[in-house]
Amino acid sequence: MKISTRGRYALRLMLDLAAYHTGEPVSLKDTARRQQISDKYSEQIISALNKAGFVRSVRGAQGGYILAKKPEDYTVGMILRLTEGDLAPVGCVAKDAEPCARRAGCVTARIWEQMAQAVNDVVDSITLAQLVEWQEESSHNGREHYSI
Amino acid sequence: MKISTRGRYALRLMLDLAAYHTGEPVSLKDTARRQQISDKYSEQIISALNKAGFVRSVRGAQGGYILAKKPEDYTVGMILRLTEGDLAPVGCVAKDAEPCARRAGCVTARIWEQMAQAVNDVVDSITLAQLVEWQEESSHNGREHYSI
DNA sequence: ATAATTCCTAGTAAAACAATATGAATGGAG
DNA sequence: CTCCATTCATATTGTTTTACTAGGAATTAT
Repeated sequence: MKISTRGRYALRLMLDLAAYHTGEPVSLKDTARRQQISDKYSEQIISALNKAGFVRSVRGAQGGYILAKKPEDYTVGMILRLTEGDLAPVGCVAKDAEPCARRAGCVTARIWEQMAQAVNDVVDSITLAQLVEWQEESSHNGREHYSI
Repeated sequence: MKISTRGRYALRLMLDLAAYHTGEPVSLKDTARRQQISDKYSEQIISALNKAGFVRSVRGAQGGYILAKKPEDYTVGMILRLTEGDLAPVGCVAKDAEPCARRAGCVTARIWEQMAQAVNDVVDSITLAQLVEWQEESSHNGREHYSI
């Protein structure tokens, strides 16, 4: 029941891009260093975000990445589902699941459905803009502004 | 973000013991066959449930396992946390987590806390008795009474 | 031209997962 | 007292996933 580094890092990369959202591309090297994620691993992750159209890339020197949309247009759920896959706790209640023969009489499936619903409700209720706001609040309180 | 077979099987084994809760021990072989789980794997899992005192074992011929308490005394959460560990989506917000240096300014931790809360709320609100009831309802509707 | 950057594919060590395998210990039935 | 169904304990195995690292090609501002 854990979220892997892939999903957590994707969220932090996106959060960093949101926090440094000036209109100019931000180099992945900078983002990765700020978030303390390895350059190469970051590349892999941002590549998925890029292919999904979540970020726009600018190649060549002085290039980097920019959020394709405004921070408030990204929910945590969008980012986690992209990088982690469906957040349902078992495959058979995932959105793209092939129908299971025993599904009709399966009582445990009800649990998994409720869990999936609860998780999705949480992650879909939080946007990048919200996270940036929280971060600014906590940095005004004199703490550093880093994430897990 | 998946629950492993270990946790799912543990739940089904407990559910089976709850459904066949007569006072007599039920042999694991029977339970495992009904739940379509391998004998040997079932042994490993029930061993953990036994050590935790969730079931009582009766050794020797005609032996088996019995729920230590009534079905309504077990929540799904108790069973899943025992077999899967803390259900928090990241280690640092788990109950037994060692404190993280960056925790104070970490905004993503808020997400993980909310997720953990949401998941625990769901699994702690459902008991084995409830599952048995659901199972009986659905079997009365002419379907088979199996779980995932 | 150079250097900084993104892009692409492959490889790899370690851990987790999902079991199997083997056999000892126990205790009821005959 | 013997047989055998059962629990108990530990070790082993094959597969998949995770979390990276490596190497280099393509692109572009300076």
